Amino acid sequence: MARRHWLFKSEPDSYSFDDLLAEPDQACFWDGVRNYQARNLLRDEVKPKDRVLFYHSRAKPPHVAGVAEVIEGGTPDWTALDKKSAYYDDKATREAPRWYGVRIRAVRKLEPGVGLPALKDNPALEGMRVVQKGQRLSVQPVDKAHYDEVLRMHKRLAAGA
DNA sequence: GCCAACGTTGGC
DNA sequence: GCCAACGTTGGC
Repeated sequence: MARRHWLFKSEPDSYSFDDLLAEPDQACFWDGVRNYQARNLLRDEVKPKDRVLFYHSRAKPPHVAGVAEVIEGGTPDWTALDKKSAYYDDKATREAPRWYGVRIRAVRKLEPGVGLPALKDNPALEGMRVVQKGQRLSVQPVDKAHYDEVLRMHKRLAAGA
C-alpha cells in the first residue's frame, strides 16, 4: 500500500517537536486523542511508514515544526484507563478500549517552521484542511501534493528565499 | 484572553 | 431523535 500523509496537531506548550526529539529513539506513542473522527483515522488508517507533518497549534504563529514517521499503527490508548491521566475516560475498558493511538518517530525538525500564514498564502495548498477556518480535527489526512509542497516551502525558507 | 466553530451531552 | 446547553479547540 502506498505511503500516506497526515498532519498531527500538538500544542507545543504540552508536547513539542523538540519533546519528541528528546525521547528515547526520538519516538513516542501519540496518545490523548479524544475525538471519534481522529480516533478512527488512528485506529484504521494511519499505518507504519506513513509520514506526518508535526504541527504546533496555538503557537505564534502556528506552524509545521517537523516531520515524523509512523512506526506502529493503531493500538489501544491505555491512558484512557488511567485515573491519574488527563486523558482518563470512565467509559473505556480493557475489553473495549475506546481510544487508540499510534507510535511515531521524528524524521527531522523543520527549522524554521512553516507558518500558517504562509500556508494560507500558498495557492498550491488550496483545500488543505489545516488552512480552513474552524478545522479542529487533530489528525488530518494530507494529500501527497500538499505534503510535498509544505516541504518545498520549508526548503525555500531554509535557503533564505 | 477572546470568542467563533465545532463536538458532545443529556433532558425531553 | 431533536436540539439547547455546555465544553473544547485553536486562530487571532
